[in-house]
Amino acid sequence: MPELPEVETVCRGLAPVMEGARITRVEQRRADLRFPFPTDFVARLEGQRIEALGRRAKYLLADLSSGDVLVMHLGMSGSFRIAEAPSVSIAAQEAPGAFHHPRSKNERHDHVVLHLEPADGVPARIIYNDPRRFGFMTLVARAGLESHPFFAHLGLEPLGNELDASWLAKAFAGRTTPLKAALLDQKVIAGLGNIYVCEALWRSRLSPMRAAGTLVTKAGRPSAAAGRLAEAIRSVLAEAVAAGGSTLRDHMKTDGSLGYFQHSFAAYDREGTSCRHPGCRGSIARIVQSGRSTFYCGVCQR
DNA sequence: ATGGTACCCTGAGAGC
DNA sequence: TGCTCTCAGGGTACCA
Repeated sequence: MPELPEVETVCRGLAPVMEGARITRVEQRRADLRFPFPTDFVARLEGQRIEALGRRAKYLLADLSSGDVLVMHLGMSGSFRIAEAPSVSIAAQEAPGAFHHPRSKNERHDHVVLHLEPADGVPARIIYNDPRRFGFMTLVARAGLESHPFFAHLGLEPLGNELDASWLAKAFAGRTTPLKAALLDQKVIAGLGNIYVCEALWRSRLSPMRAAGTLVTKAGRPSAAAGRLAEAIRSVLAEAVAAGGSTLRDHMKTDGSLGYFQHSFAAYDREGTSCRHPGCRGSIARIVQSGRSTFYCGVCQR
């Protein structure tokens, strides 16, 4: 599920419920996800007010009144959903220390539940579900967030104002790595994943195998290709955010509704279909780069 | 330094 | 129906 547009969609869905609310109780149902939870995870959350919810790259960040930041990453299969506060009887059944009985198969993967008491409005629960457990949560002091290993080396936010032809050409200068790998590198641009890299390369008619350092003219200026790529990255991400992200397999948004940008894919998961660029007679091929599928048109992407 | 590969984990879908 | 195999949106440790 989660590349930048999906995480942004989740952030926008959670913010109205989480911002300003107090965390009254936390159910942490296992000791680890991708990484172990901090040993004092629950204690540092309970009683805190959530002052703001934001996103950096593919991370969700909840600023707490204590000065901690709750850092959340969805990995491959993580999702949040918003539910009503439990009834009194269920609350009793799920009292601290009580064994949690999953009522459905998917519920086995509800790993964290935040019980929230909003300043005004009705109490709610925020439920984190993650079958593959590649996601994680941790707590980091606000003051040290930028220097934390998760964030110290993160690259540019692609929807900010800096991403343009000259920035891209400079960032990729001298690099022989394929464009596909360079765009997936979170240290350069933060937030792109496999889907949107494929889509951006298709839109800009650039081969995923092309060396990243070739986006310059002989005179050393950013090439037209660099401009197309920067624009393609911005446009595909902006359109995907507007569509509520892409929904593969099951669920997506926090209210259970689905993003619909997957219907706009031109390359990703379209192996064998004809290229949608006007006048192009090619079709979409699938290759493997860095262990992941790349979808592209070998005719018009050069 | 840079670039590939294996791996963490579970579930879905294809093919037999 | 059920088995086996492949693949999946991310990121990191380790190798050449």
